[in-house]
Amino acid sequence: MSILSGGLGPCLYKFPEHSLGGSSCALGHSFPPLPQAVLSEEPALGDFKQELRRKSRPPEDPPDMDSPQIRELEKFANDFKLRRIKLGYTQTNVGEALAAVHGSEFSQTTICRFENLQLSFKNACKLKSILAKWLEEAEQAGALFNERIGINERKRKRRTTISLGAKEALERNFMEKSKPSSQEIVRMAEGLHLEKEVVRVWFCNRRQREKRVKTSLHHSSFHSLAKESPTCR
Amino acid sequence: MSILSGGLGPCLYKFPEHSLGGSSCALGHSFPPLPQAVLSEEPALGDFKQELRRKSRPPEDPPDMDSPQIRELEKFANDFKLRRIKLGYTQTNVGEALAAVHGSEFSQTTICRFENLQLSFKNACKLKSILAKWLEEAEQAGALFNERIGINERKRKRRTTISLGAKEALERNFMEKSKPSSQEIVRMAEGLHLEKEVVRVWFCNRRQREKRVKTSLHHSSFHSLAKESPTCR
DNA sequence: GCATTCATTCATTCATTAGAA
DNA sequence: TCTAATGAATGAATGAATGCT
Repeated sequence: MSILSGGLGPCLYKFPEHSLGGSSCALGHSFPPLPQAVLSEEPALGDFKQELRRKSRPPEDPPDMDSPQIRELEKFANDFKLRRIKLGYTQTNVGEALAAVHGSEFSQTTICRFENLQLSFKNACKLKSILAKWLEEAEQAGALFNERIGINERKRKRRTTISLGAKEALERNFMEKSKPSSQEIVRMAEGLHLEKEVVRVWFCNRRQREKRVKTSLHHSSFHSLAKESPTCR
Repeated sequence: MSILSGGLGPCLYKFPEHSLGGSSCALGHSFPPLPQAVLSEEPALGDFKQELRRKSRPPEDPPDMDSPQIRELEKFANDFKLRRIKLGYTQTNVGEALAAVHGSEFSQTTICRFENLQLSFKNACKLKSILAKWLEEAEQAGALFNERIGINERKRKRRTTISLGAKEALERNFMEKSKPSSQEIVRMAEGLHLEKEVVRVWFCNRRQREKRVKTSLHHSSFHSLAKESPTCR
């Protein structure tokens, strides 16, 4: 273990003193979190509101790729994952626990997306502030505390499985025209023996993905920031 | 089970037997140094799909079966096993030691799967780069070094043992419909006196296996699962 | 000690809902 | 009706427990 591991330092990875927090990121403010004061001010993020404000509703672009804000986000996401694991939380656990600091739960899916930064910039910022708050509290509490809440039943349409062949066809169509008209959708649906709705939704999702990919911060495969402690897991 | 043997070839994958038993020649460090190509990491895994997108090939396909890439993988896997053994590592050892180069450990299971290439192409590539790195360092270090950690207890459900009869029934159902609806699952579960969840998971795993077999780097054999009354039990 | 099966966690795809236009 | 935010369902990656040889 002497090879690489940072050894069993006294502290595996210490928490960046005040690096978290961050005011509730930018726009939105859709959720007035509990005590706003809990978080410390993050200087690095200081002027990024202004940044955003400058383009007061950029129909598409997030702040420049590779801007410090993005870097900050990436760093936080990585850090978050490590610390989450160290605390013994799964993505699901986190999502559930979030109710305490935020008011309502989130799904494993969302936590996963955040960790991998598969979100819009704006969305990521919002989640960051929520997660930062949770992380702080969780680390203070020290241990995993479970909480189970209600259920929720609804009749959801059974998920359609789109065949590989159909996917290819859709993909080809998408390449040619990412936003087909209603009629075109119907035609495709018929040709592929799929419901029209399924096709429509597929295109919606496909567009979303496209956008995400284009503006996505790369998902680097492996963290190289701090040597992860082998202790985890 | 007779999966491998099946009365077929003596060995599924051909190992240069000599090196295993014949310690004599093994001592000579006769293994070629790791080709540099092997060590180099492949491009970010995440972008793999995008790469494929433009191709006319089905988006999911691993590169052509028998492509040089696959060959390369097979070669590495074989080579890896030999060298691992020579170093005196068990699969378990390797998995544990991996923490040093990768950040977290892997299970014996995973190492086993890699050596036998029972993985998706993508997954295999990822592991390959990790293992290559480890191998290099391990061979430099020269000896086995242990590290034990590990904690983290989770309440895991007790593993269910599915009876042979039930397995056969499930298999038959699978042949007919690999993706049963929730209701059908419930029915089967009742009929077989199994938890619904167990049946659901069985199908998940079965589908995974199916896929693996189909895209497996080892197409050489197909087990006679469908065959009734295997010799066991 | 290695291989396979049941089980869990993480990632991606189809689906839904609220809000904008 | 589209986009954006999210989630359930499903697939992929992994592991613990068990089975073999």
